[in-house]
Amino acid sequence: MTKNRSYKLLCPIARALDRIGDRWTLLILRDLHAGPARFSDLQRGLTGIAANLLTDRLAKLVGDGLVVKTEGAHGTSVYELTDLGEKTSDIIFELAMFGARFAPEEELVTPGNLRTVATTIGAAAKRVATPELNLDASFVVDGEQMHLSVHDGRAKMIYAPCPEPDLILSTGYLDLLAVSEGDLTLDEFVRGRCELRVLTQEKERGFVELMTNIVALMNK
Amino acid sequence: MTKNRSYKLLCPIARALDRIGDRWTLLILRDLHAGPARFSDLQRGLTGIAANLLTDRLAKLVGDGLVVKTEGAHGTSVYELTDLGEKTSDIIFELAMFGARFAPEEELVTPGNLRTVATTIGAAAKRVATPELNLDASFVVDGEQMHLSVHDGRAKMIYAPCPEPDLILSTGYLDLLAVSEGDLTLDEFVRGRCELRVLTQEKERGFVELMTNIVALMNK
DNA sequence: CGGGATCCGTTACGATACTG
DNA sequence: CAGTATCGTAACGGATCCCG
Repeated sequence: MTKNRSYKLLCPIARALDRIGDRWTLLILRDLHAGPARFSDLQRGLTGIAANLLTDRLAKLVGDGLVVKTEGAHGTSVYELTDLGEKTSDIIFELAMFGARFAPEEELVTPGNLRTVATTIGAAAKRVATPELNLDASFVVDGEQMHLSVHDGRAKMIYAPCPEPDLILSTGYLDLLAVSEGDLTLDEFVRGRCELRVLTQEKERGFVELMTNIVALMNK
Repeated sequence: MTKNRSYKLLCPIARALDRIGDRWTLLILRDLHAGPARFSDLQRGLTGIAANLLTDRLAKLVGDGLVVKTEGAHGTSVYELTDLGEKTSDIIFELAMFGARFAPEEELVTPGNLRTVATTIGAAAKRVATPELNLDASFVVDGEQMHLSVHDGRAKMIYAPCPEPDLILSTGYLDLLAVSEGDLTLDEFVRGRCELRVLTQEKERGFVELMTNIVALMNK
């Protein structure tokens, strides 16, 4: 494990960066915000990260108490955010908001999984969720399933199938990314770029309202 | 100038990190949020940064449009945030909020200037400023002056003297940092850790309210 | 003296190969 | 599947030097 190159400055920002400022670390957290993941899940999502770096970063995150490593089903190891690690949600959301200001350049690679979209939308949903709203929606993106749950004013978007969805929204990765970055209005998205199936009628109104607020927040 | 090690991922967070994710970059932005600065101002604030790294980072920030380099008074060069660069304020604020959760460790160095506190408090003030509030306050911290201005719902804290203050608050670096990190309540701070001189009577109420909201936000 | 540029030893990164 | 080991390359950090 590589040595910790700390800033050693008496400043809260430097202290934060000492924990999460290393290369790849924030992207690992990004993926973990979409739910627990195995080593290989992370390696696939972070196209190109070297195995030893992923090992290093995870060890440091575990050491700092942002991540826990647990035993999965068949002796597999699973990494998961701690409560402290969850607190990075707002940082990641602000980074996504800022990054959305820049157009993609150069040869861009589609991530190996869709955790990035789940995290971006999930973080926005956290901010606009109201206590009155209760629903579970299934997002089917290029065939992969994500689960948006909103209950008691708390929202999250997990990269896993939704057992009992109230709504099912099917769309493509690029379109969802465009909406989540504010490059596509919700209107444009709804007419033609996605398909919405409502299973629980009374949930539709709240869902549309939530999506509207998410898009509005993104374009702020 | 060192090559740009881009993530090349189709994800807004990765795009943000491609601009501001390098070591030192966010700390440079932190200092610039406290107002324009010369090369040596930055070098002093970022205790220990190598000159070539500061040169590199500034060049990249200028290239990406987050910073402009202008000619100062006597042929000196001055670095300043662009409108785009100002947009990093929320990221930096969230980092400060997160970093405040960790206690200082190891041999910690007091930064060479007080831009870090100015930025932290200024970013918080931006979020709690209301349109009705109009005031200019001088913060005198260990003898150095900062200027908190709140007008038309927009606040900022600049590391420079305040020409016509409505209030003057004198305190020490460690105490102000403690308040800004939520380690000290406003009550404790006001009774004994600072001295407030009110020059414009009708501004006092609004100022106290502002400070209360800032501290509340920090402890959220 | 401010504002860097250049040089050089050290450390981290990144790719590939390999192992339990 | 979940890493470890190795190794060339790139970035960092400290110092020194340069120029107006």
